[in-house]
Amino acid sequence: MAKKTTYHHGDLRQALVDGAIAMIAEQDIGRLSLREVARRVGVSHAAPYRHFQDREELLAAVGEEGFIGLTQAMETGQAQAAADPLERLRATGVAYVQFAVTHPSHYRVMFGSFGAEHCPHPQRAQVGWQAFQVLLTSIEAGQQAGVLRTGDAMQLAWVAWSTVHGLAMLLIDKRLPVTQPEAMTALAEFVTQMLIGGLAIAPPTEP
Amino acid sequence: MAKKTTYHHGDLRQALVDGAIAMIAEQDIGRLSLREVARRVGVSHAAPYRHFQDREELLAAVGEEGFIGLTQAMETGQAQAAADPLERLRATGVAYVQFAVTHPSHYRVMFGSFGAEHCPHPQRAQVGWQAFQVLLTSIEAGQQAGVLRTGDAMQLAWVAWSTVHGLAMLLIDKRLPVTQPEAMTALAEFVTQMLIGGLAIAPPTEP
DNA sequence: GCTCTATGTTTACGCCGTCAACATTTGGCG
DNA sequence: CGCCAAATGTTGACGGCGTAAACATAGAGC
Repeated sequence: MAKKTTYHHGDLRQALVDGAIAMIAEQDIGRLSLREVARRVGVSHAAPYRHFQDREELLAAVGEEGFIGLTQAMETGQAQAAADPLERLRATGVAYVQFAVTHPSHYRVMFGSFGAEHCPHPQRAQVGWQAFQVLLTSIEAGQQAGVLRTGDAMQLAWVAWSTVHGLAMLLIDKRLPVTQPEAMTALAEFVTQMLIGGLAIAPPTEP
Repeated sequence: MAKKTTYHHGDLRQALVDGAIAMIAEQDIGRLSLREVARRVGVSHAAPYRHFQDREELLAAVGEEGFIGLTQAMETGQAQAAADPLERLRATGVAYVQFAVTHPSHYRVMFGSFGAEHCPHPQRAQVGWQAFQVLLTSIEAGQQAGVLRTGDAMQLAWVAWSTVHGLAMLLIDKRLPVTQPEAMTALAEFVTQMLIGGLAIAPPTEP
């Protein structure tokens, strides 16, 4: 129900988003252009403006789908892990980094076009929040199991997010001399392990 | 020796870099334009091409100066801390995040225009490496003092870098509901503390 | 079957990065 | 000093971009 060769397209909005995602998946695009996406979809360069207010709004939609994928990746990774809360948290973090390095351009778009909360794209803010909540829930589970330190779970989740986001960014931007996928995963395992060490319940030694 | 109103400028290259830095410091520029920098410096729009091969190369020079400032900020923060290795590491991390949130656009340029190692800007790679080495040295000091876990110091430094870089990025991009500078610093303190907890020597409890 | 509205197209504007051709200044060499 | 070549800056042009306005067409509801 979308393949008309006629004047009207059917669902141009989704086609544009899909086209943009395909383009950034194919090669590492620094700055993908609205006109190029329109060309790929086979539509005039101004057509996107019937569905998106501006370039930013298309990118926001692309980022939105990215956050959905990230959420799924984390949930899948979690589901494949053992029941141990720390083990699940580890799997979540590794899955996060793996998603980022597998879809580098998409991940950049998700975190590019800055301003998540206050900017006028509440839809993306919501799916972004859902992704964050996977992390948050993992941490709360660890707290309830008594293996993670008590305190504001949100703040602990910010620590975890900072760690995996930072590693993902450094890997994506080729800031670390690590290029092999297996080496990246191994590094993600290591970093996540250190993270969990910091979030875990403090040793009984008190100064 | 640079204030000629004549044809030749004196040191246009540095003037362009300084102008670009001033522009991104004044307001949050998403994408600063070469022509705008040239206009600000009072030179024709093609003049920069006598000093930079392309836009990327100017941005690389801007990022280079940023890394120098970041290195200084970390060293200053370190110098103001106590002699305790963990305390110095904490101060280094906090100074890192503080530099980023104080110069958000500059920090974005430093890590934008991707590809640090293989891309043809070896000069920036070097100053970037110097900044990283401040972190690395702090960690090695902690290892020698016996308060940080043994192992490849480089890998531990990658963990630290990931953490502070991730937090800096999330704060800069307004991904966290933290806007007050004091609250940002407090969060940086907290995150750095968790990081150190993970990097510190493991408790004697062994499973 | 006709009209209204949603959806695409065409055209146009200004900004951008970049290049080539030209102009000026400066430093070295007779 | 005088001249020339290299360094440095300017002008003009090209194509691509984001965006907006005017125009065209298709499909839905009467």
